[in-house]
Amino acid sequence: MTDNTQRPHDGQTSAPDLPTTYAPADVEGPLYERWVERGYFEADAKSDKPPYAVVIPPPNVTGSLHLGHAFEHTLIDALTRRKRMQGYETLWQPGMDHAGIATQNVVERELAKEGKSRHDLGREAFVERVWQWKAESGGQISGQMRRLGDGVDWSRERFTMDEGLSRSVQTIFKRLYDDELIYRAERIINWCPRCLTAISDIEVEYDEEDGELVSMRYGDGDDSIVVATTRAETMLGDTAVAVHPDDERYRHLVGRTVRLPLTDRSIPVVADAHVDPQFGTGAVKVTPAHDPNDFEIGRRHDLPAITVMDEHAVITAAGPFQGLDRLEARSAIVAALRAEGRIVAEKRPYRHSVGHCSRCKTTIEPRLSMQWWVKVGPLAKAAGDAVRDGRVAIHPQEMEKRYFDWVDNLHDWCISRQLWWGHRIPVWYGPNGETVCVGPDDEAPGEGWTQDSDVLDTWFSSGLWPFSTMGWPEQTPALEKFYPNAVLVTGYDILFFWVARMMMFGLYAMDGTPPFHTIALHGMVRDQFGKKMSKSFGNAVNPLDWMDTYGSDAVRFTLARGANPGIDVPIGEDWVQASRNFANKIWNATRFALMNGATVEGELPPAEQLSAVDRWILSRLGRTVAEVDALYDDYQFAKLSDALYHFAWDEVFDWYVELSKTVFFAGGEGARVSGRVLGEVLDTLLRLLHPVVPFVTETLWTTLTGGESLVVADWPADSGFRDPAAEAEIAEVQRVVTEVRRFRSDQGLQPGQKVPARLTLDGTLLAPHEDAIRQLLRLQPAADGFHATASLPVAGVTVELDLSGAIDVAAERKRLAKDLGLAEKEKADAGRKLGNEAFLAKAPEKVVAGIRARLATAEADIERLSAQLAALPRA
RNA sequence: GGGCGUGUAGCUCAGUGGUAGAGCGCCGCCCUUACAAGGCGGAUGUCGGCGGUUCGAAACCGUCCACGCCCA
Repeated sequence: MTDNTQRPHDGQTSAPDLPTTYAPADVEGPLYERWVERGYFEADAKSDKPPYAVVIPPPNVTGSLHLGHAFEHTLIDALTRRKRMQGYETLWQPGMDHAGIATQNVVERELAKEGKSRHDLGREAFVERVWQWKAESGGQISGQMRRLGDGVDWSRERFTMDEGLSRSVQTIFKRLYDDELIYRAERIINWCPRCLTAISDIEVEYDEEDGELVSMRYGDGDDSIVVATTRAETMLGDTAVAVHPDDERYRHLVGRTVRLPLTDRSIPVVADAHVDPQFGTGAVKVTPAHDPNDFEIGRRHDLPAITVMDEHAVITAAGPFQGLDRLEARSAIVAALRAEGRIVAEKRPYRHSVGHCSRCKTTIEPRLSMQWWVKVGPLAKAAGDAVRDGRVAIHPQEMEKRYFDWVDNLHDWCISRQLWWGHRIPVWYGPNGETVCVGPDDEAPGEGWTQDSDVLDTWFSSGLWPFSTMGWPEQTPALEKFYPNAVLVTGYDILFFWVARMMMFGLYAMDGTPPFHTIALHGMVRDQFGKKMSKSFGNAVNPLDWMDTYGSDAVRFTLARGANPGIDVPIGEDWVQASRNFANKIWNATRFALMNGATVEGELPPAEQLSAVDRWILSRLGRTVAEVDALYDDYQFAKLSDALYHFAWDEVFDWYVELSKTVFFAGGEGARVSGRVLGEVLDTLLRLLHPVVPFVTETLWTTLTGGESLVVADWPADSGFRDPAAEAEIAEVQRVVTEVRRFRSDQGLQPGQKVPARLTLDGTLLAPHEDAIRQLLRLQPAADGFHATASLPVAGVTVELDLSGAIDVAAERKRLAKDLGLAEKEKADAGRKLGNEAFLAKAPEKVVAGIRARLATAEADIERLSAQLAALPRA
């Protein structure tokens, strides 16, 4: 691809084999294939290199890639790609969890279309069917991760239901059981009447809902008492009324019984200190089988627990309400009580918090039930201590508080699920009431024994992920090499889900060694207005659509650039487009470089052979490498992305390339040297950018350097080269150029219009840059007949321009007046400070000197601007 | 109800005591031979309110207001 309009010049070596715009769709797929084929992402447990291991927070086998994944994966990929380039043996472990409830739901819905239920198939056939579904439709996310460019070791891909991981699950279950950290007990659990299983506390989402608060009278005459409830239907299971022991209003009733309406039962009035006398009437109905607080009251007072609903939340209590759904029963019971004149007050709507199943949004029904539990006390204590004593760092540190609040107040964890898809609880019951927990190498008991029918919570296996994927409980080379992992990157919303579980299990299983050294928490992806993305709100975005349109790099860069630690990330299509533009800018800058002899061949010439422009950009490059390194080590993705964006665009492309054009176009030794410098700068810049935008950088870098791949290239080291003098010199050049550009713009000159000018730069820092300054400003030499119609004193020099005619005096006066105003304000501000004795006495010398310099500059500006104004012809 | 957090340009966000910043958007000029997915120039803020500490506060303290999140 050549550009025929390109004017040949001495410095040009060859036209690059690159089109004028970057087309991500053409390169991304093949590049990724090549990386995988060459095995770049495979981790060698026998390597001598230091390890750097990261587990993917396992996505759900039913899921597909959403922006949250894209965000998280971009960060992990950036971290691991940099570490790989730094020479670490890098393992990014991929895989998925089996998502018990979600997957079972998916397959049950499929069956329903065929008019069948799982019970029609039976347990074994159903599980077989789920495996079949997984083989055909599960794990879409794996393919989508390839699109994103994730550098994971596919040869190690794992699934929580795999044989090896199942062995890990059974092993740890047995250990915990033998250590009496797993037990079976009948308690109130969160029951989903739609999924027909228990779920854990954190799988319940609480939302404000409009309900009703009904006050109803129990008992008759003097022995009556009014209770308020949002759940009238549970009254069929009431076994007491509770009041506060100090409540004078009800003291006479404590120890007596009241008749429970609609039933033939009488129930006691008990005194319990947990009752809030301020709430409602100060008397509460007690339903131990259908409310967790009531269950506790029931235990304290030895009350019976009467279950009045079945697993579908349908009333089972004999009588007129039997067979009604809980909501139907609620209105029917209120109506019946009203007919008896027992309704004292009704508040409707009554706004209150209601728990829902996080999977299907069905209202949770607290239910008394026999379940398996993990006694979390000692495990959670260890998990908290590991962070408290610094063995595990949480980043950003402010999030530690959330973590402690949670692990230090953890309730026992309900781990049994009434599902078929999952790890079956390895406990068998004998014909004579015996119970045996079977380890992975034990024989299952024979005739007459039955296995517990429940399966384990999916997170019971996800919690093992950081080491089960490495082969635990076997002492494998992988475990030896890569455990503990370096970092877990995940959202702060997940901290309580399996992060804490990974910590508990890791510390327990691996003799006190935590599963990772650092927990790096990121925020949630939001839309461009900072609103939560949701399908129902209609603002959810499919990242694959954006990747199709703008390229994966654009999506990745946008996400990385928004990634402030622990802070939510807004993303909008405009921003993705801007990132695509950035990728294209890098593309074209490299294209220019290739057309002008940029090279990485040979040694970089020593500083004394370099121009100030070359020394300036190399100095800035060194600073940028150091800055980016420090930011990476601090998980500051937004800041490092921004630093690279600005260095690349504002410094390399807008100034270095532009200032060097006269050198390149002149050819010769100067062009050769600058070509080598530009090659060096781009080589380093592309390496620095690669972890965040792997595709475009790989394409350009291999073209520029002829190297094999950036994936396995060395991460740049800070050269240590700094040249403050060159930096100051180029800053002066930038001042002059910017000032004259502004003048030109104010005067309405077209950007391309050539203007004769006289530059008086002798003896100043600017003298060596005259050619470049003239090139950037389109200034022609002052020929015979030159007549300066405008004279601009700037940066200690004077630029005289011949605009061949009257200048726009009004525009110029306006600008000068504005600048004069600013300078006068500056002088006043600085003067005020310097006139303040307290300031002079107490402020650091450095600050005072700074203010003095500002005052001097302001005064010089005022003098110059006043003179210019005075010299202007009268309008 | 308890806890945590946030309020900075039109939008989304940086900025932890010393001249208020970025991206996007906006206005003007320009297809200047790498790039119009571009170039150049420009406008825009009582840093939520009030009070305090300090020579100096967007930042630290108090208080009020608004919003968000987590837990109960």
